[in-house]
Amino acid sequence: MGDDPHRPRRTKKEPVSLCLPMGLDEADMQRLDQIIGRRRRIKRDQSLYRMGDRFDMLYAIRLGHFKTYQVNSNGSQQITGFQMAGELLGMDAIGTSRHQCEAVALEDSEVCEIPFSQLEELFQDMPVLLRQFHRIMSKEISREQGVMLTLNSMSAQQKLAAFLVNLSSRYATRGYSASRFQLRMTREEIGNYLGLAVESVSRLLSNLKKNGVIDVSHRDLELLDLPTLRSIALGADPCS
Amino acid sequence: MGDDPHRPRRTKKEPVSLCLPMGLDEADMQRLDQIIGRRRRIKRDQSLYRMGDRFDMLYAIRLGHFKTYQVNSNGSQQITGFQMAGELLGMDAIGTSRHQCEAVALEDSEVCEIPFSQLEELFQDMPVLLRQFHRIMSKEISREQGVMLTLNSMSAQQKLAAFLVNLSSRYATRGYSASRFQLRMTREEIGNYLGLAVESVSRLLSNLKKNGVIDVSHRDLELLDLPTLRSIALGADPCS
DNA sequence: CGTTCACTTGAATGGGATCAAACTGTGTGG
DNA sequence: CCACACAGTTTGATCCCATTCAAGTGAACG
Repeated sequence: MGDDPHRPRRTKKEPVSLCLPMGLDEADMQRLDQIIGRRRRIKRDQSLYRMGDRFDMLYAIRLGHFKTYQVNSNGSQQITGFQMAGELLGMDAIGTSRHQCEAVALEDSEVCEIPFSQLEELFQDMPVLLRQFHRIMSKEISREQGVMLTLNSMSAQQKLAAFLVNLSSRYATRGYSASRFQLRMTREEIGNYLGLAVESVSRLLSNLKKNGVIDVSHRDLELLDLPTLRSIALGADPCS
Repeated sequence: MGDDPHRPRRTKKEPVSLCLPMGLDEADMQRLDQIIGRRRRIKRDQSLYRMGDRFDMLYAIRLGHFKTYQVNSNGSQQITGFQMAGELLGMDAIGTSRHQCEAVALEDSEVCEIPFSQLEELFQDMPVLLRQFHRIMSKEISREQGVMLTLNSMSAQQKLAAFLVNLSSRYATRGYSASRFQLRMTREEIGNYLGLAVESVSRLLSNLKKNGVIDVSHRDLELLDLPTLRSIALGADPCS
């Protein structure tokens, strides 16, 4: 699969998270930068926060990947999402002041702490920042609705295709290759997230590979035919 | 099933939607009231907004019930949620300035229009209102994550039980009976939402009734054994 | 070099979908 | 008033996809 496809294409300097400061002028940008707290390194399998932890920080992922999951009353855990560099972590906790899920690093990662109370103070002076923040939260809502809800009524193949397409487009918007990346999570984690058995995930990946839609070897993934993958996600062409 | 269980127990006057003005003082309350636009009546099966419509209003449901759904590229529609009086509608659109889904009244209903730009102006002066708004959006995120994502890996029986428990608790927080209410949606709509066939929904309801967990006749529903229903939702006791 | 963890592949089972048919309440028009 | 149409619902029989159980492969690491 060749050299690392994970180097961003973008060269522009980014003082903070990809999305939050969009549309801010220099002065505002600096004010935002000032409240961005210390960087924190999270080693693989360490948790950034746990369920029930008091909420006072949002986290901008600088480097690496995370998963978030809830633990049901019966003890089983349900992965609620995978987050990548450039995304914001912790918004689910704003409602209750307590974290609703646990965030664990899938690899050695790095985040910036954003004290939420200070962010709220900035909102009072910087409508543009507030608007951008609302935009992000709103997108989070439709992401769940759009991607996740429809999973419910999808076949296993559709689910997996939709998952890959979703990853692809998120990498793309962050300046990485849309067609070539590493899966940072295990097959089991994918299965847990999508509501599939590990074996099904494995079988489906093999099948897509056999049909020339993707190439996959361990965690290395290449989307050979994104249009077809998209159409599979939409329910067409079971691809034999 | 006797007389209407849908009269709220609460007697306190509520100038606007249940949740938004929580914690505001009288003066702020009045300012909020002033931007609440005209009431709009939506007859059954009419849509409040359609996919792609420009977003400039949030809607507080005063009366009635709605469903929201997306139309997939393949033409099929996927119900993304059911909303009841006291809930806020339209937040998914903030991110893109376009509505991501269509909202249709399940019965003759009434909403208040809340011009979002004016709400944003209020945010600048009223941190408490802003905080409350963030709380609602955040809850919306965890609702999706919590309820919907876990649906994915649930059995049909669990899904339906979880759905009923969810409705129950939402009615409860809004002052209605937690154990007795009408289903405002068809079996087909429930099935669409949960990713089940109509026949399955019907069968499962019959089964729960046979086992004395619920009583159901047409749209009239009574939850006879809420604890058991909860435990079914969590994956215990398949109830024969 | 052997243990371990993640993954793959095969065969059998079962839950929910699908197909088919009957039933119910509601509204409509004669 | 009844006859009819119709949409929503229920119930039964069959089928199929995804899970489960089981076994095996392969890379990573001490």
